[in-house]
Amino acid sequence: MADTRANISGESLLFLTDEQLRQGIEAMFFAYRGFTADPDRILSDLSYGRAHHRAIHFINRAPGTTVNNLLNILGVTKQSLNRVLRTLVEDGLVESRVGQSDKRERHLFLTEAGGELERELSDAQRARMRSAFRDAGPDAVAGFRTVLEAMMDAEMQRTYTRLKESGL
Amino acid sequence: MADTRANISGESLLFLTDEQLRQGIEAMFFAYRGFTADPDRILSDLSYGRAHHRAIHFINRAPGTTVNNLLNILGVTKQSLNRVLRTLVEDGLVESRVGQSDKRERHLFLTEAGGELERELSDAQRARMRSAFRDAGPDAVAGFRTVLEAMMDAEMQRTYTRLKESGL
DNA sequence: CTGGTAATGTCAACAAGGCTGACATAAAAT
DNA sequence: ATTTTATGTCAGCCTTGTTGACATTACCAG
Repeated sequence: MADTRANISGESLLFLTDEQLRQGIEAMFFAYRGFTADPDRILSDLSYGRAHHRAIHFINRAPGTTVNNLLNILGVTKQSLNRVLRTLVEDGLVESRVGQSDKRERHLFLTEAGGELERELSDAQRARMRSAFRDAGPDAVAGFRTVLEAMMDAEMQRTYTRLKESGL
Repeated sequence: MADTRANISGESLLFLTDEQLRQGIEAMFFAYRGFTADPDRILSDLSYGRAHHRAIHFINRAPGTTVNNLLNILGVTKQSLNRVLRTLVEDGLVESRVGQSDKRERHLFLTEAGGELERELSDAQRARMRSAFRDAGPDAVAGFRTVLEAMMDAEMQRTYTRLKESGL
């Protein structure tokens, strides 16, 4: 009853048993901890948190992005983002420039110092990802990405793809 | 310089370029949101949060687990876990039984009502995982799991494996 | 030009869920 | 008999999310 295995047809659908799904769920849980552990360590020395990391990451990723755009990517309220953004601007890690065409918009950029912190954080995170990718091999990496994309909400998938393709 | 591609030798190591690693990082970020979205929706109606979900999940997973064991799995402080556990016991979702051999220990079990909530939550989460697995196919799923395991801290990897093997 | 809408910022209050530190109790282990 | 272990609890702090209200500036349409 709890075992709604989809293996009725006798095909190789063992990977859809509840047990396999549960293992996938737990793998996500434990892996996400590893995924964030290294940047978290760096950030805790700076009285910054994961929210600052996310902002820095995506500003670096899409320099000149507007606040609204960042809001959509991060999926938080403007009040929440603004709190983080304010400290980053005050601390001289992020610069907020008034838009040329639309002067209501603010375009966000990392300063020199912001870029440095970004590098420190992403170096740490990439190192772990690189090690995992290397251990797993190219085919596993392709599968990893395929499953993750399928797990996103449709809207996030579009956002992800847009970001991905802008980076070529 | 930012591009430390490991492709020098001309092998098929394109998957280790900084760009590929960054895509993996962003995929983890967006996918984790999807991963937690469905249970989060259910929980928000009940004035419970993700922390309650995690506790319920692992108590269901390893019925009779001790508080200390759960503490190790979840990686939080006992104060943090206790706050969550107390409400779950008060609300009659979790039962805490004094250990037989060691009476200092408390063994944790889901009550009938706790089991029901667990099913509701994990049904939602499994549905998404199942859909992602089905879309991606068995090979991708194998790769997904391989990469996630490689991304865990060594200790979490042991915990994950122990849980995984106890479920057969 | 004027009224409506959009982009942003800000204040206040609240909640979840992390954390530390200190202390208490009961039971086990030495 | 003393120490250690397992658990619970109190108090306080932090980050980061939320809602709601309100202000400013700029764009846009009639």
